[in-house]
Amino acid sequence: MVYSVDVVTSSALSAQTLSQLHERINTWFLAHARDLPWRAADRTGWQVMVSEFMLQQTPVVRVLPVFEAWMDRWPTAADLASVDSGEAVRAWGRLGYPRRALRLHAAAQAIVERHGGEVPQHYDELLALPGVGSYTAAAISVFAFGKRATVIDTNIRRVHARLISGKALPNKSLNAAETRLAEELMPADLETSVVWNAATMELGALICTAKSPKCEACPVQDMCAWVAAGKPEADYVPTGQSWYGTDRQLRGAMMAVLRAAVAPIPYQILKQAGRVDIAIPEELVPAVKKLAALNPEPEQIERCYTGLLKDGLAHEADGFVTL
DNA sequence: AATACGTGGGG
DNA sequence: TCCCCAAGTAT
Repeated sequence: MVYSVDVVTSSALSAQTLSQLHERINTWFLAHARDLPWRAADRTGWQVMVSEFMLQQTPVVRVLPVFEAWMDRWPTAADLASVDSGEAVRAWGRLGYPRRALRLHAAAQAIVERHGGEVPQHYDELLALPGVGSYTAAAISVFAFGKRATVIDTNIRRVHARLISGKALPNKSLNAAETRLAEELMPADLETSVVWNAATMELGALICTAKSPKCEACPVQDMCAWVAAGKPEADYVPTGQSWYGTDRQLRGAMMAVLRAAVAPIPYQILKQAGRVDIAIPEELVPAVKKLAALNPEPEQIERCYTGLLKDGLAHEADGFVTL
């Protein structure tokens, strides 16, 4: 642990304003927080970890059912670690970004090997796990174990951008200034800081949303720099995620075929993007039709197919492919 | 720093 | 209907 000799440097906010922010947002959270399974009083580190992986870029409502099924099947890290990664990818279903399932599986194995099967509590240990970045490491240590860490996700960044910086949106990427601001806003008191992390994130998710924020319901509207400035537009236009015709779309269609399969399938089905003369197993027909409809170029098919193998999302043996 | 990486619900 | 994007990570 490195102890900085820096004293908390001059902030644009007075100590009084800061504590008022903490008080208002934390109080709002206690009254309005969603009742989510990974927030239950008896939650485990593993539950929090699984939820954080699933919530990376995926909305809560879609995570809920998959999370419940996942925990029923693999209530501990050791349970997941004991099965093949393909089982994890299949159970991941349509949450998207299936490599997260692979990384969660690898993280579970690392937890068994390095931490005796118990999800580690400290930021650095968590950060060393596959699929765990700065956000997830902080989130698990705070939400599961009540540690003091600065959680910075897209919701929190947006709340800070508006409330403190008076901007509609945070920077395109997390920078030193944003990180520094987030740390300055952190309550010194441990208990308060734990709630603050969750509360600020929840405020961003429910009230201070990206589009159509519900300012009339915001507990700190009268303290918001963005509101005070007349809610100016963002100084940049977020670049949309292209989709049609991309490798991601094709990979997704290939993965859908593999998930639908109940047994290894002839690799031609994927390598010819569904345009095959051989018989297609009944359960694969809908997914194969969607794949064929993309009508991809041979070069793209090859790139995506080998990419899935390379990523470990698909496995080929004796002319057959499986998860 | 910019880009790749899935998916489906809501406006 | 079509576009946007939701608790990020790895390279």
